[in-house]
Amino acid sequence: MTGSSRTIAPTERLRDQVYRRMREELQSGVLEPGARLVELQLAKAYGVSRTPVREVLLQLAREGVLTPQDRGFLVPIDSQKDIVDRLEVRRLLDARLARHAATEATEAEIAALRRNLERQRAAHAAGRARVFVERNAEFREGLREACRNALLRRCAAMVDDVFQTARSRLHESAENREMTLACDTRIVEALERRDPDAAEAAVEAFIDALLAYFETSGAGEAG
Amino acid sequence: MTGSSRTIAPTERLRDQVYRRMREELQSGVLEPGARLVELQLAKAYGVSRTPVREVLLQLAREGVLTPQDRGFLVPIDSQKDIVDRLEVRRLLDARLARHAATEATEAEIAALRRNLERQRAAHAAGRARVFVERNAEFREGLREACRNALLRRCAAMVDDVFQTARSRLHESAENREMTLACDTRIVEALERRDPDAAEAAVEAFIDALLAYFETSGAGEAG
DNA sequence: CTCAAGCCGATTGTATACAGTATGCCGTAT
DNA sequence: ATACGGCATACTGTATACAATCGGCTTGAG
Repeated sequence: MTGSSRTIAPTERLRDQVYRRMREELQSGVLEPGARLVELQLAKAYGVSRTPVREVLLQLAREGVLTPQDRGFLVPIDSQKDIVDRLEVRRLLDARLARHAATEATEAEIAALRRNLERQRAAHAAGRARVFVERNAEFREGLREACRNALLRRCAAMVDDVFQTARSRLHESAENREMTLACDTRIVEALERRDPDAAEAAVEAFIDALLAYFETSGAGEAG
Repeated sequence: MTGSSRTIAPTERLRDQVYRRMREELQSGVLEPGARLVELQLAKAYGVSRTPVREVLLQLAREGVLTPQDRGFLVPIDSQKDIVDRLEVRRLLDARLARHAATEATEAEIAALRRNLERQRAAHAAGRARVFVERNAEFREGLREACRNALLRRCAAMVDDVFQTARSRLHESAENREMTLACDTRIVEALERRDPDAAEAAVEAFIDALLAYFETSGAGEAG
């Protein structure tokens, strides 16, 4: 093996590029809820063949980000119930994840989370909502990686994925960014104290706050 | 729409046929843990082209049933920790699932579960381990469908999938089939009483029994 | 004998070709 | 005017062709 990560750069697979791009477009709303997705259309739009597009569509459908239609796929229109349902699962999984992280994370991982938290804070202070969302996603990913239960990680990642669009909308508001930041701070502090109960409690309190938010402000994709 | 389910039979997609077959072969051990899977090999073996095989391999990898290797995929060798980790997630998700089912299932769904339970019992009485495993899978699927939280259903299905091989081994023993049967009976009874606490407790007790079993009998795939 | 350069085979990634199937439109007949 | 039949169209599903990459092996030189 070569000392550094890679010699030059084996050109990222088109599949992965298409995946990232579609995720971005789903998140940003370029691909609107209700939109019908057709392999050839996307392929032309992205300047690739059907093959990588097809693979990505199948994957996204599998992840629950797209809904299979008789022919092709649909960008789903999330109801408020969908969002509340997802939060219920997040509450289960993320709480357990945080508990694991509190006992299993390495010092380096916790330090990285702390650094990331500061970057989140900076993005928020600068009013860069998009950047904040990006940093927040990284933070959550870092938290997952600090958990040694592979299946739990995987499930949490899946849940995170389907929640991403809602999260994006949520964080358009400075007030909500503030709330997320406070929660993430509590989590990191709990990890630093190696206190699983506190970590779990922090997550649960956060999700409860989200539930309250989404239940009151009929914040469904349709509304 | 035509009255019955389908007019004739639009020939099941090769992709789906290959998927089922691979799942069976993974479960039965034809594809052994540690085996390296190569698109062209499988395609030739199944008499199809690389395309459907490729799609199935990607899907199985996403599901965590296969492990991506530098080039190609590996049938993972489950350690005991893997199994315990999975049971931890099952305990979280299945318990919640049962709770939902207790309040949300229709009478028809509960009746179907009851019927399925009897079929499980019959298979067990007849000593048909393979059939028992099959019926048990159907039972679990029915339980999932009785839950109205789509994401929870999806996560539970994923967890179920990766646990399938272990479940297959587990149920080779009549004693373990007995245990599963007792648990499933408790669950159905809880549903019939519309008692979410009892349903949740039944699941948790079952998983705890499984944990005890797998922890004592170093029942890892390797061992 | 050892080490390096280069070739070869294996295998994936991507593009494209081909077939089958559903769908909607149009023309015609009643 | 409406209903029926057939054709054109728009897709997906599958197969195959082609490119790129990686690893191992061979061969040649020091």
